[in-house]
Amino acid sequence: MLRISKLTDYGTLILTHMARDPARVFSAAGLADALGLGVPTVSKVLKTLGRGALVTSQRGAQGGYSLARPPQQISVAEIIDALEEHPFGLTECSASSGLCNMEDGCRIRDNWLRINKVVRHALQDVSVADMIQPQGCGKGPDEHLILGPHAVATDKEKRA
Amino acid sequence: MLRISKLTDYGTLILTHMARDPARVFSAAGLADALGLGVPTVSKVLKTLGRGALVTSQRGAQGGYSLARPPQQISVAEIIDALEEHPFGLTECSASSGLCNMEDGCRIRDNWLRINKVVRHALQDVSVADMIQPQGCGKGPDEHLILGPHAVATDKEKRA
DNA sequence: TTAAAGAGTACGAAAATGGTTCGATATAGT
DNA sequence: ACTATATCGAACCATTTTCGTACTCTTTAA
Repeated sequence: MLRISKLTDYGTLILTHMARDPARVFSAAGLADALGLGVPTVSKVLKTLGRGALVTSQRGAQGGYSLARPPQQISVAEIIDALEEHPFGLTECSASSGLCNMEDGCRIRDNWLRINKVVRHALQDVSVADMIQPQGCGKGPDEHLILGPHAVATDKEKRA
Repeated sequence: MLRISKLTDYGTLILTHMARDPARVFSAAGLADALGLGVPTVSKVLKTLGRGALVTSQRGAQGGYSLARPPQQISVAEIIDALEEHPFGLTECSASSGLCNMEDGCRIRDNWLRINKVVRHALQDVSVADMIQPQGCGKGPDEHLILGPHAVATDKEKRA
């Protein structure tokens, strides 16, 4: 359905929340409480993020999780890579090759690969640090786009 | 999973195949045979595409489906709109509003909306006509796609 | 030694998806 | 008018994926 899973959504929430105090160590329970999520769910997401080297964990009493890198260096694409099951790709044959029933003569595949690149690039250009910055409401160069009434056009150039 | 459904994938296959002979009327059975798909599946996809005004149908003997518009005017984004269930959006709260448990103070939503726009734009910039063009032909839609008028500022500091 | 906190596994419910079937309706050709 | 052809529309079921939770084990600070 062209949608990220809820776990991935939670991952962005968690990382965004942590990015507001990048040096602090957060416990899974504290994050769950702050974000209104279940502790096991948060724990699961954090563990997976740890495998993706986006957070580091400290076990034992007074332990917890903290960001592995400055929030400017954590992109949305990396969160998706860490939390989504399959390799990145909008279609089956563009994520892994050798599965299509027609294979050759399928020029569609090349075009999907190109579309993938563009989408992925868009995701790589947004960092967790960007996500916590309030967006200018309703002004920007891309106002003529399709998506919903709440579409907020913003300039990524406000990052520095 | 950040992936389109197979039905949507079939939709692009079908429309792409039809775009090679834009004026012709195709029967569902003929398309299914040409593409190696089941007839009921193709029929279902075509019916849905008809609801999205991407193809027109002619009932009765010698009937079938034909493209509603020139292939240059049918974008991948429209195919997704027609075949995917939910409104376009990478996250729940960016597709429809009023569902998030935190709602206010959730600046993430604005950023997801922005990401959505970029992704959607990438999808809108690719037409069915583009999909049947072989890749390496010099002025292929590659540059147009990546360096398009609304492309993201691609080069920031490269992380990852 | 004790308690806090992460690690890992496993499970059940729910939802999405993919594919099919059946009957109804419309049209072309005889 | 009759019939073969072909779409239309809705309903149905099996499979897969996803979501959330629970339970147990390991690590480590106080």
